[in-house]
Amino acid sequence: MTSGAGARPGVGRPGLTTERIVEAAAAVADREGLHGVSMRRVGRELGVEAMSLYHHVAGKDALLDALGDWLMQRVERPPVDAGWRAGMRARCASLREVMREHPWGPAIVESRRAPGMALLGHLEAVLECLHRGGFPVQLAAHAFSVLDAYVYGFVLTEQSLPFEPGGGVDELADELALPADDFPRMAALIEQAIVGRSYDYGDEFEYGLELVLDGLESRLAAAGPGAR
Amino acid sequence: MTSGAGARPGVGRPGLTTERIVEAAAAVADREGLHGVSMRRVGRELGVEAMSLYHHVAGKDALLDALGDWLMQRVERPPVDAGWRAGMRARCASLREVMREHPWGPAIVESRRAPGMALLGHLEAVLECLHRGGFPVQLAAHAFSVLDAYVYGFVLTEQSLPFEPGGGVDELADELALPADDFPRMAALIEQAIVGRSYDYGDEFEYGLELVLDGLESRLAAAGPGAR
DNA sequence: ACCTGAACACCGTTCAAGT
DNA sequence: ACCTGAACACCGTTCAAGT
Repeated sequence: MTSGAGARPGVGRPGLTTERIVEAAAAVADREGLHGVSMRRVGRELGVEAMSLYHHVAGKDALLDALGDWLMQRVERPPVDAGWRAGMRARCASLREVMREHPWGPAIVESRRAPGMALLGHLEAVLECLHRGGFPVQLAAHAFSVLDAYVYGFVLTEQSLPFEPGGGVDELADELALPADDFPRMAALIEQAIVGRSYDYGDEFEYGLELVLDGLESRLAAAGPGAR
Repeated sequence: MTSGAGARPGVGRPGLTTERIVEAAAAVADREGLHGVSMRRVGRELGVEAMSLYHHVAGKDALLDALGDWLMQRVERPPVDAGWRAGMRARCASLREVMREHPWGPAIVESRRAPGMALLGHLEAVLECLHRGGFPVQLAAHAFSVLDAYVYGFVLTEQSLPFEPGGGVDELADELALPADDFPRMAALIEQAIVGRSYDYGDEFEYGLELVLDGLESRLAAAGPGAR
C-alpha cells in the first residue's frame, strides 16, 4: 500500500512535474539559447516524449511564462537593512548578473506579458525599499521605471555588442575595419578610449547606474525631507 | 534590343531585389510580429516561392540583419544645428518612436550581433553631436552607453507591461487582482498614483530621459569647460 | 492519471532541375 | 541568371489510443 504494486518504482525517473519541466527548459536555454527551447527538445532533456509535457503545462507559451518567472526568482531582492541607494544598487547588480548568466533573459522578459509571482514579489520588495528610503509614491514609480529601463537596456545593448563581452575591442577595430574617413568620431573613440588600455564595456554599467542614482537622489532631496 | 525578346516584361512584377525582400519582411513583422517572419511567409508576401529569396539573401539570419538595419535607417539623427542636449533628446525620442511603430524592434536589436551601416552611421552622428557639445571622448562613450541603455530598456519594459500602452491601468487592478495584503506597496502605488488620474506609462519616458540628461550635464560641467 | 504514436500544418535549407 | 519542386530534418499541437 505504501507503494503501488503495479507501478514501476523507477527511482531513476522522479516523475514529471511542472517544476522539473521548467528547469529542463532553463537548462536547454542556457546551453542552446531560447531559440533551442522546443517542446520536443525539452521532452528529450527529460527522457520523455514532447506530448507528455502537455499534461503539466498548457503549451509552449505557458512554459515560457513559467521560465520567465523562474528567472525572476533568481534575482536578489534589496536587503531590508540597507538604505534605498545601497538596496537599489544591490538589486540592479543582481538583475544584471542573472541576465548575464542567462543570456536569454532579456528576450523572455520582452516576449512575455503575464507577470508571474516572482516578478510581482520582487517589484513589491523594491517599492518597499524605496518607501522606507522616504520616496513618495509617485517618485518611487519614477525611480522604478528609470532603474529597470536602464538595467534591462544595458544588458540588451551589451549583448548586441559586436565584440566579446570579456575581451577587448581590438577585435572590433579589425573585424569592422571601418574607414576612419567616414567615421572619424568612432575611430577617435576606439583609438583614444579603448586601444591600449584594457577596456571592458561592463565597467560602463556602474557609471550609468551611479548617474541614475544621483539623479534620483537629487529628485528626492527636491521633494523635501518632509514630503513623505 | 532595348528589352529582351524572350523575357516576359511583367510590369506587375518588378523583379526581386534585396531591398524589396527586406521591405516585405518588415511588412510581415509589422502585421504578424517577428515570430511571423519566415522565408516562406516573406516569399508569399512577394508572390514568390521561399527558395527564390536565397538568390538575393544568404539566409534567414542575413535577412534579419538587413531588417535590423532597415529599422535603424528610420531613426532620425540628432539635428546638427541643435545643442547636444536638444540633439540627444530628439534622437532618443525618434529611437523610441521607431520602436513603438515597429514593436519587433527591440527583439531584433537584441538578437543581432553584426552592426549594419545605418547603425554605424547613426552612432557616428551621435558622437559628433556630443563632441560639438564639448564632451571629451571618454564622457561621450559614457553618455552614449547610458542613453542607449535607457531608451532600449524603456521600450522593452513598456512593451512587457501587463496593460495596454494607451489605456489606463484600471485593467491591471482588475486583471491582476493582486491581494492588497501581500502587496501593500503595489496596491498603494496603483491606488494613489494611477486610479482616478489618467495615467500613461509613456509619460515616464520624458521624466527618466531628463533625469539622465541632467546627470550627463553635471558630469560634463565637472569635467570642466576647458577639458576638451 | 499519465504517457504515447501518428498525424497535421508548419519551419529553414539543399539540391537537382527547369527556363 | 533567376526561379522552382521535391526532399530532409525539424517545429507546436490535437487526438485517439494505450497502460
